[in-house]
Amino acid sequence: MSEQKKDVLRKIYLFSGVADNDLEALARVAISRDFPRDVPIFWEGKEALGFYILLRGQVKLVKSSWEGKEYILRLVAPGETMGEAAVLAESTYPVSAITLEDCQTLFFPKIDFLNLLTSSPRLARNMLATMSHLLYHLTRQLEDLSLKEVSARLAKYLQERCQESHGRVAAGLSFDLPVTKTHLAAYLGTISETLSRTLARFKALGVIQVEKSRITIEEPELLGKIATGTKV
Amino acid sequence: MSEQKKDVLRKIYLFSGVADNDLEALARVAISRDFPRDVPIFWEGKEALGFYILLRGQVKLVKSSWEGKEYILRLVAPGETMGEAAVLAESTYPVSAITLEDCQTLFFPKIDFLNLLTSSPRLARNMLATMSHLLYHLTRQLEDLSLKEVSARLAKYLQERCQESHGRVAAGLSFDLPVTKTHLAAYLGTISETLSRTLARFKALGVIQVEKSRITIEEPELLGKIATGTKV
DNA sequence: CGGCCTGTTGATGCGACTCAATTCAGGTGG
DNA sequence: CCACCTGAATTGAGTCGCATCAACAGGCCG
Repeated sequence: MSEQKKDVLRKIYLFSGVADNDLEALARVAISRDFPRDVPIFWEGKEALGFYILLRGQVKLVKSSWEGKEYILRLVAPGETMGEAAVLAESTYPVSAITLEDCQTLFFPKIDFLNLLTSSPRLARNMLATMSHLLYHLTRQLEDLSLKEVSARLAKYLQERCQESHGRVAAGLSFDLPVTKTHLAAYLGTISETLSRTLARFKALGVIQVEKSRITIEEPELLGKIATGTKV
Repeated sequence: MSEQKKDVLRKIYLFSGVADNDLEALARVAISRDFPRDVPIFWEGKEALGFYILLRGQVKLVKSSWEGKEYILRLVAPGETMGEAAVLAESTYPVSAITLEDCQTLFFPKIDFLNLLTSSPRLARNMLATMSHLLYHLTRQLEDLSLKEVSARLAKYLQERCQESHGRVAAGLSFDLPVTKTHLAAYLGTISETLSRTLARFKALGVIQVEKSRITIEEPELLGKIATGTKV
């Protein structure tokens, strides 16, 4: 059982290069927790007793306003962590984590993890690197939200998805949106109607093709110009 | 000389509780760097060779668009760090750091610091805590920018400043804005004209008094309502 | 004094959110 | 197999917040 977990942990970025005995210790303290879709794993303001690693499924990290409008800060993919910042800051979760599908996670209790952090410099280094990347990511999101309009944010997002799928952005390449358009809208800091209109405009301009949730790049150059602020 | 630096370091949050010999090592690698006002300490995209601790002065961390419009992510106060994330992520600075006054800093070269990080668990823990707080901060900013309008963001900001100055928000309390209104506008993700109008509206409503850069709270309750989204 | 920066105020236009109606796809049950 | 329901996506019309452009006042300093 614990041996199984160890093999799972080995594949997680956060634990890469961690000494074998530390990995065993991690496996011992990790608790398997599964969730059905559309339920909260934790929520904003809840005391952070530990953090989660997502093994299977998809989770959204959201900030909700009092009237139900929500902004998606991050979509969590398998292998990534949730709630790590709250554990280190010894406080409450700053966001809510809601499952989008059936999910399988590992939970690491705060106390145990902090102890391990002290004993494994490599783990601490990885943790710092992970958080640096999150900072990077959030910084970029802030930039996008504050400086750009929806069309630019969408264009940039499409570029990134294409880059992720094919390693480059070029005419003819296609890929699927990993989430519903409503969720994508929340991630881009807008609403589904506006996203729908913007996609339609891109399509009318011949920049992309849209077939259900499948996007095909038609004019990568124009897409790039829109991403950097050119009005369309 | 190095002994002097050690005393300085002892007062920095990042180094609190760090063992004496580690502190000495830190003092040995730290390099004093001073800057006049209105110059960049580092800029977006520059290779991150280390990070800075601000000892005296004030610095803005900004994201700039290609046309010169800028968004202030953070105002750095003495004792705080700049560029820490880039060092851990082994990459380039994600933002630019511009001095607002004459500044005195300590520079920690990446290599040296990473070595010390491995040898001092306490330092690693502090670093993680620092970055957690930054994540928290950025998360809140994202929430503000995506969910609220300018008046709500300003109201929330005024509450925070009052809380910071007096430990509470109540009628009659006053405080100074720590930066020019133009900078504040950039920090709130808007422009000076809009900030000016919004302040004028608050004043007309009797929520606050404005005298130069001095703010006096008049109706804390209404201010709170505006901060949570009530239209005015 | 004249230039420069910060801040204020007014008029205007555009982007995007709101509200509302409609279509469509998928899933369920009779 | 079809009727029904639900949630997602689309489209239109109307409104509002705020950025833009422009003019101007006040303080500071050479």
